[in-house]
Amino acid sequence: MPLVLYNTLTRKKDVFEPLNPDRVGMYVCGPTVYDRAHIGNARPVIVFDVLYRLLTRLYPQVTYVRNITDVDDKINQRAKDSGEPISVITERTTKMFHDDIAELNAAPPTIEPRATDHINQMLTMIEGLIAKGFAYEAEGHVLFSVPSMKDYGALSRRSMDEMMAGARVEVAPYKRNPADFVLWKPSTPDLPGWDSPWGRGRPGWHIECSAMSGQYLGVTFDIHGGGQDLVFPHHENEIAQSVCANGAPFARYWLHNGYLMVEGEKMSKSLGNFFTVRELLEVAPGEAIRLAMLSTHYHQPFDWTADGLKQARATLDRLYTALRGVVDIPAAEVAAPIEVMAALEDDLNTPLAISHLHELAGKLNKAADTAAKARAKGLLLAAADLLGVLKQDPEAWFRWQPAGGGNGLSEADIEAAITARLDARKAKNWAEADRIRKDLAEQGVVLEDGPAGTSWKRV
RNA sequence: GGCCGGGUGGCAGAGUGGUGAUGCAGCGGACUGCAAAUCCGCGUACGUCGGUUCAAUUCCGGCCCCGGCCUCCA
Repeated sequence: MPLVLYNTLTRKKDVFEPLNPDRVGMYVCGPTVYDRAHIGNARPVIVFDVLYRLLTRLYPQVTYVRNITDVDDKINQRAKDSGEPISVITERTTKMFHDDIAELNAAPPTIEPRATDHINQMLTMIEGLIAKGFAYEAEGHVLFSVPSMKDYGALSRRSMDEMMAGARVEVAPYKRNPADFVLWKPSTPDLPGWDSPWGRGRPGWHIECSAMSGQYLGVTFDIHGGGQDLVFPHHENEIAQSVCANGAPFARYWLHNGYLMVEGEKMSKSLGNFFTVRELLEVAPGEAIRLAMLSTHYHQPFDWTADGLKQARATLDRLYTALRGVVDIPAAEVAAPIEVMAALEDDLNTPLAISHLHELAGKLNKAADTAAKARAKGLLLAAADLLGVLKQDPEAWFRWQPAGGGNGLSEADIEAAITARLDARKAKNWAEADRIRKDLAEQGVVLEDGPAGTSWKRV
């Protein structure tokens, strides 16, 4: 089955044909490091991690570039507010970002370039744009001249007229055209800045992605991803800069994940209804957060709810329960099941892939002999690996507790209670056995009697 | 106002021109000392009004509702 991807550029599902099948390139807009990652940041990280996993199974080499934006006015503001040096803020936030998404089983990208390490490339690009007549200097700024580009607006399907009509912000006086956007702007001494032909300044928002994608993937590359909120203006402007500077096409397939809502409402800081990834990791395992995210197709709006997280956890409980029964049986070395590959190759249909996970777990539960169990286990794990879940030992999964303790029952306490209950059961003292079980249940520990003895899990 | 995405059973959420999504919840059965887990079985659906068609939840159009974006910037 060929890989098809919904391409924002064409507004339909396109068969994916890489420029060079030996080396597929993907660029995804990464975080601006001024604050903890929230669930809105986590969605593209998880979605494109799944795409990356899929691509690595389809092509021999995949170069996945995800940038770190470490120069930005939000960072400057944060530094001004807290009095901390910018580098301290960006370093710390970058580390927290890495720590957070690692718990979501997101693989590191092949290359993670930082904007401040690529100022020279940006300057070169801006100089080229000026030389070709696509950009101009004005009052220490360098602006991209939108009317100079014929196809501007192709990605977001906006016409110049529309944008003029929609303009509701006071236009800076140095702009020749209200739609022109900043490539470079002057910095005051208290702000980060670099020497440039136009004086000391700093880059505009969009130029870094053009510069870094070009350096690591080439001027024309396969896939560019990000959140739907970036289609305009960010990605539109990236295209304008890159196409005009390079005289070549830019990204060929544009993928955008849908918006994020919380309990049915738009997620926003003013409503206060957003969660950081770290906050969620305090109350649920990373895999549950990840699976919850993947339970809605990436292109759809995603509604984050407490119930959704609970359901994702229940799903993983079911899958890990199946695996728990076969811990002693090595998984067969098998390729991911065809139906799971097919689901993901159809524009990353993760909800359908998850439904197949359930079917695979059912088959594992029903497998009669060791060979069948080994094969079913292998298939389930191979399928789950594509989605980046079921990566841990089942016992570890069932013993997960919130950071900072939880119910206070140690594993030794639990084992002791189980032993005591076993004695009661041997003596057919059902009242005592049930009392112990009930007591544990009230403290969040559920017992399950099976042929191989009693197992337990925290809920 | 312009542009875009969406409205599926109690809930979440795929998909399809004519049979089954899947999971959770619910109901019945097997298993169990009783449970839990597991297995077997059951039920409920496609916003609305028209059109196309032998046949529409699926295609087309109107309407209603929901969500988002609309410039370098708070």
